[in-house]
Amino acid sequence: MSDYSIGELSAETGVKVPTIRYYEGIGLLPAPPRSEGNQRRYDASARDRLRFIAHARAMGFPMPSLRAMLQIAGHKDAPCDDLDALVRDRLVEVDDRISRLTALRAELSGMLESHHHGTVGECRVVEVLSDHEQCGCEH
Amino acid sequence: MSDYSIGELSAETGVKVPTIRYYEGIGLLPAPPRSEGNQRRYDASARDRLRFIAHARAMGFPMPSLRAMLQIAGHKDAPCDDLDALVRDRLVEVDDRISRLTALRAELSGMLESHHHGTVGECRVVEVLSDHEQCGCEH
DNA sequence: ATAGTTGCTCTAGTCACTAGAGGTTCAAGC
DNA sequence: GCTTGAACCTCTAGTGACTAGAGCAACTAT
Repeated sequence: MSDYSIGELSAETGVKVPTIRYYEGIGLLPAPPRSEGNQRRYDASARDRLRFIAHARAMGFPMPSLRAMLQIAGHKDAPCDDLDALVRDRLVEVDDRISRLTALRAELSGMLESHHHGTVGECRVVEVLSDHEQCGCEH
Repeated sequence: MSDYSIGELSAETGVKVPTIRYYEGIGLLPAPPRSEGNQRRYDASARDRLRFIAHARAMGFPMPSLRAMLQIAGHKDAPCDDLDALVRDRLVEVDDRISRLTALRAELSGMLESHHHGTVGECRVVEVLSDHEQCGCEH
């Protein structure tokens, strides 16, 4: 019953077919058994693993952390401090990114407010983009 | 006085030397005049343009918008509504990104809070990553 | 049985750079 | 003027994470 073709697995997980094959190629997914006619047949555990991958990627975990997490997730009886640490790292990154994006947001909306209907020559957008000093934030 | 070698331009703008040449190759920067010995010589306007590019990239503008902005910035007497529109688009993107990252942040910190020192087998991090339904947000 | 979809492998392309090879030119010190 | 070492030149190829296409095989529905 829980036996998927690659297309079904794709539909189930939202990961595109070529991407699934790519993941197999780089060793993120184990090579599944094949049908008589050499087509991939996946089971529920492959589906779960792919969901794990897809979700972690969607959350912005970089590929190396992902590999590490999969490794760790395989050892069901190990303590999960290491997993914890990866999540914590990612959390710090996300916080950082949020604050930088917030500064950027302020910069962009400031640009929009401070110039009303002039010409490009006298446009603050151009100025701000040309001169980093004016934007008052550091990227 | 305002006459730079590629290395000086790089130091001045923070854009790496090969990247400057790359930008020239893809037509983001005009090909500058050369010295007797065929080395690139940049002037202040090239420096400004590169700063514009670097800053816009740092702010996350995609390459196509960048090209459009450079185009527009070239027409000093045109109205800057188009430029405005690009900035506004980017602002919407940034807002969107911030809200998605904020949701992600909540998810990550929820993962950390809800599991204290078990083993990987019973770890919520693994569960949450495996099952998207549990995270209550959509990426 | 046949048509149409889905699957297979393999190669090559994408984007925005980055790295390296192999050679030339410049700037400084003697 | 000469030498040395850094900076420059072009060109090719590599990166990561996919994506697209060619050319062919297998599965599914009628």
